Amino acid sequence: MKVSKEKAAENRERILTAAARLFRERGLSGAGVDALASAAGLTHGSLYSQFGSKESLAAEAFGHALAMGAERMEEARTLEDYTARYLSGDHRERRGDGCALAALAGEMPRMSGSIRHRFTDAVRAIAQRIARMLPGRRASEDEALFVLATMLGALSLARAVDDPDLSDRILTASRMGIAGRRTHDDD
Amino acid sequence: MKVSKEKAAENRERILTAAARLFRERGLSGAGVDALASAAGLTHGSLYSQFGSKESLAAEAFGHALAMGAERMEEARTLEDYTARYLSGDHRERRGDGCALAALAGEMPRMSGSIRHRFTDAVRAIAQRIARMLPGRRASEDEALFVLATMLGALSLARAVDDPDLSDRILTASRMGIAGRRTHDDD
DNA sequence: TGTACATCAGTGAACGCGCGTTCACTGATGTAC
DNA sequence: TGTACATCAGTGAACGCGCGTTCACTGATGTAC
Repeated sequence: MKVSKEKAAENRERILTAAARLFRERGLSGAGVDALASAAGLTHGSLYSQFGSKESLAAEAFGHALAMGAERMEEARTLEDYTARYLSGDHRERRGDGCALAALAGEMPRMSGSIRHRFTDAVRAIAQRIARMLPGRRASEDEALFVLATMLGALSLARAVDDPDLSDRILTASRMGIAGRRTHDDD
Repeated sequence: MKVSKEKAAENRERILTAAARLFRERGLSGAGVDALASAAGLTHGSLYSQFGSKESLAAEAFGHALAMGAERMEEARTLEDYTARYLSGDHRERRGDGCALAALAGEMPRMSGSIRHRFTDAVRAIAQRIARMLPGRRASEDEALFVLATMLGALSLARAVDDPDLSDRILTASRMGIAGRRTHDDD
């Protein structure tokens, strides 16, 4: 049956939020349309009314997840604060509402179109966000890419291994590695 | 029909090699048993004769891929050589026979049992391999984990973005970041 | 304001398809005599 | 060395199941008069 415009908009938002979580937990190909719809308390048909296909829902949900992540990290003022949040046990544990880049990077080589483009734009945006926190004037964008690569790799590895001690060591060692890097200004 | 012991062993090896490639290209859940079998020139039934289930084939193929990767990297004598090979455009392009850790890390949080255990052991082994190339005496194992996190994150990101220039910058910046890190010995 | 009707978000059955796995069968291999 | 037979790697049909998508339908909403 038809539903009010407000209710429909609210349903759309609920689908996006649930999908952003489920895609990060199970992967883009691992989350099925029935699971996505019922996680939002609806049936799969409503998903097609709202988004047309699983792929375009995935693209929008991915953007949703990235925006929520950026918002959460907004308050970090220093690189140390930023990496401490990103490379924390809490972030490692909460895959469903953590960094969408780390959760979905592995699937990107097999993706194309707007999902992969959103991923690429997010990498640039986050690198610029990090670059603003770096001391050096020269080459800080490239240095930010290095810092981002370390953060994403450390989080992925920490989530992948089945030994909690090793996982902790990966996070801590990577935080220290980033903090102790030699910048261009040292020369 | 029955087949000679040598032929059966050769078939097993051919399945493992094809599976090691296909799993890295399509992911553990993305590569289906029919595709795996026909990539080796056989039917899916032979795969069950040899391995019993997709999961145990995946575990063995993963080990196969890791062993081949370790062998290939054996000749690297310095960390610079090691990272230059790992963070090269060639490695980025050849997902099917590149680092199995980078190709499959994203799926590991949803895996369990022997596959995840093999992954964890491989992380430890590669970290020790890297530690042996580091100059410092103290804390070099933790530093090796940081270097490994950076390498894996940079390769994953470089493969994920759809902009070749950005991809190159990620690889180069991460190589430079690793080369220019401040070790404990600097203090 | 009240009535008639068009709209359209959401439902649920049905579609073709590929998934992982099972199993009866084949027939060359390898063994026992 | 030659014969009879058990073994078992590999084949291909079939299984139940979940996938993404389509579509006729429902009925409250929102609009036109």
